[in-house]
Amino acid sequence: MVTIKQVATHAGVSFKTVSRVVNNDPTVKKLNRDKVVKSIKELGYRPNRAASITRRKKSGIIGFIADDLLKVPYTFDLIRGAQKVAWEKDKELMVLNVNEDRYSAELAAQHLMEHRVEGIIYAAMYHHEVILPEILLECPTVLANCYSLNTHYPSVVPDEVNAGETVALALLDAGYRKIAFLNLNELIIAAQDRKRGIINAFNRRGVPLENLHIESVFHGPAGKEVCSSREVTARVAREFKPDAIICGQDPIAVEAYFVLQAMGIQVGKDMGIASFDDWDTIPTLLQPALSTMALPHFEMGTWAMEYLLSERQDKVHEKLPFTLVKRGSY
Amino acid sequence: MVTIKQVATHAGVSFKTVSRVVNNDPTVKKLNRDKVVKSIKELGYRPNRAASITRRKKSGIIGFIADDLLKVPYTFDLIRGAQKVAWEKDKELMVLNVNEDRYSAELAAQHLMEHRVEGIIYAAMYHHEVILPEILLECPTVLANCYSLNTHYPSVVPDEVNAGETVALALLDAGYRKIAFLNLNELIIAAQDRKRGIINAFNRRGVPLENLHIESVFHGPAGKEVCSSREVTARVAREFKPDAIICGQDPIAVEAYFVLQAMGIQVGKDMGIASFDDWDTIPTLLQPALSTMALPHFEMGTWAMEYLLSERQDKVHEKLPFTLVKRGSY
DNA sequence: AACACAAAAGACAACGTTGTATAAATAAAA
DNA sequence: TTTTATTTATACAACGTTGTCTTTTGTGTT
Repeated sequence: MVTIKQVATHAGVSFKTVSRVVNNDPTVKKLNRDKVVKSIKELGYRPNRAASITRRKKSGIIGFIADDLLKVPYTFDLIRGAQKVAWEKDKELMVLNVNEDRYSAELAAQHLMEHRVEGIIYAAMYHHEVILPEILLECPTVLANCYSLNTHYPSVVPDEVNAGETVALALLDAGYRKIAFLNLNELIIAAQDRKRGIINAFNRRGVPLENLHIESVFHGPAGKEVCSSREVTARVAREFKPDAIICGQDPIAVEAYFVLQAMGIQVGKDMGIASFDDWDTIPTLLQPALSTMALPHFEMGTWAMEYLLSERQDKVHEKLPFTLVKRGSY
Repeated sequence: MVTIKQVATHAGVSFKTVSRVVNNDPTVKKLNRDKVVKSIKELGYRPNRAASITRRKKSGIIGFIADDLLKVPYTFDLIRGAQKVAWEKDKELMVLNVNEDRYSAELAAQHLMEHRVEGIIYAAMYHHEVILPEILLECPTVLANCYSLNTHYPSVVPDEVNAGETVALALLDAGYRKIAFLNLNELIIAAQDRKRGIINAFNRRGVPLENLHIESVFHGPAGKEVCSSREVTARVAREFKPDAIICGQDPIAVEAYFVLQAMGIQVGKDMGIASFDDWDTIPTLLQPALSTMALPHFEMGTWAMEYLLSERQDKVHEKLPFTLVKRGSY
C-alpha cells in the first residue's frame, strides 16, 4: 500500500504537506496542492484510517448494536436512519448484529470499545425493555426502540399511546362507531399503551366504551406465543359486530381480510380496517390497500444518531409519533 | 483511555510483556501473566484496535456493501451468514448500506479501502446483474446474489434453474398434472431460469407441455413495474384450470389465496400452491401454510465469506440450491 | 562450581499518520 | 534596501501497538 511519504517524494514536497492537502488545510499554495493532488491520483494513494485514528485519538466511528431480532423488514430503517445522519456528519457506522447464542451484546460492545467508538446505539426489533451489559456505561449509549429500567440511558421509542389515539380518532371521525381492537400480547408495552390511547380517543369524542371491544390475539410468553387471530376475528365479527377493526400489526390484518372475505364482509365498505406497523409490502398487497400506523423506525434511527452527535448529557426518554398512512381500508 | 504502558507500570512489568499476555503468547510465566491479567481487569484496559492495525498492517476487517435494497426481510440473512463466518474466524464485518442517491457503491468502497479491509462482499437484494465501480478491483471482492458480466469477480447466486425444476418435480410427483406458473418479470434472470427449470421437470417426467401454462404477472422496466397478479390468477384459474399454481414470489401467493378463496377454490385441496422465497412471516400467515422454495440467503452469506477468507484466486460463479419448505399448500 | 542452553523478559524501532515548533519564503512596511 | 510581519513549508515527536533483537533469568549437566 502506498503511504503518505511515497506521495511526498513523488510530488517533491514534505510528507506533512501531503497530509495538509489530504485534510484540506487551506495553508497550502495552489502550486504545491496541484502537485500533490496529481501524485495522489497517479499513485492511487488512500489515507490509512487506522494510523489516522491512532494519532488523532478519535475514531469517528459510531457503533450500532442490532438486537438480532432484525427479522422484520422495516426495522432495517433504524439502521438506515442512523447511517444517513452519520454520513452527513462524516462519521462511520459500525453495525454489529447480535443474538443470544452466537454473539452477545457484551461481546459486541467489547469489540466496539476496542475500536474506540465515540458512541453506541443499541436498537431492538420491537419496543421492549432490555437489560444491558454494564460495559455500555463506559461509552455514550442511546437506546432505540427499547428502554432500560435499572440504569439510565437516553432512549427513543415509538409513541404508542399517541398512535392508538390517532388511529382511533381517525376512525371515529370517519364515522365508524363500533370498533374492535385485536391487540398484541398484553405483556408488551406497545399493546398496553395503544389500548390506553384508543380508550382516550373514545373518551375525547364522547363515544361510550361499550362500543369498543379489545381483545388480545397473542397469548403466552414472548417468543413462544400462540396467535389466534383468525378465530378471534371471526368470533368478534359475528358477535360484537363492529363496523371497524384495528389490528395490532399488519399480519393480523392480512388474516382478518381472509376471514372477512370468507364471511362475505367487504373490507373498506362493510368494515373499516386499520392497523399498526406499515410492514413493507404487506399493506399494498391487500385489496383495498391497508391503512396503517407506520412505525417511526427511520426517525428513531436519525434521532438516536443526532442525539449522540450532539453530545447532550440529559437522559431523555423521547417518544416519536407514528405516521398515519391512509389507504383504502377505511 | 488506559494504555498498555499504564498496565505495565501498574503490574510492574515491561509493556511488551503486557502485549504478550494480551496476544496469548505462551512465553509468559504464570506469575507475571496473573499480575498482568489482574492489572488489566483493575484498570479496565482495552487494547486499541487502531494502533494494533497500524502496526500489524492487517486490519482483520471484511467490508460488506449492501446494495441498498435490503428492503426484504430475508435478505438480511445474507449479512447474518457472512457475520457468522467472520466471527468464527476472528474477523470483523463492516457493513455499508448503499443506495443510488445518498451513498454510492464507489464511496462505500473508498471508505472500506481506507480501513484497509482484507476483502469486500458486494450483495444485492435480488438476483441481478450489477455494474461495479472499478475501485473494487483493487481488493478481493465477491459478489453475492448478483453477478457482473464485464469484469470477472467470483460470485455466488441462487440456483434458479434447479429451484424451478425441484418445485415442479415435487408437484408432479405429488400427482398434480396441470400447472400454471405465475412468473416474475421475464426481464430478470430468476424468471428466465426458473421457467427453464420447470420445463425441464415436465420433460423429465414426460408430462406434455400443454399441461404447463407460464405467464408473467409483472410488466415494465425493473423498479417501475406493474403487477397484475390478481387479474392473471383469476383468469388463469378460470380458463386454463390448473390443479396447481407456482407463484414467482410469496406475495403473489398471498394474492392468489385471496382470488381463489373468492372463487370458492380451496387451496391445498382443490388447488395446490407453491412459491419462491420463504419471505419471512408470509408463508405461515396463510392457511394452509405456503409451501415455498426458500432462497439460500444465509448460505450465500457464509459462502461469500468463506471464499474470501480462503484466499482462493479462481473466479468461480457458484450456484447454491434453494430449500423446498413443505407446508400445507400442496 | 562452572558451564551450556533454553526460557522469559526487556529495550527499542517501526507502523502511517497528525500536532507542534520552527525554519524558509514571501509580502508588507519602514 | 532593510526590517517586520505573515504566509507556507519543513523537521521531528507522538499516538499505542507489535516485531526483532538483546539481555536476563532459570534449569540441567558436568
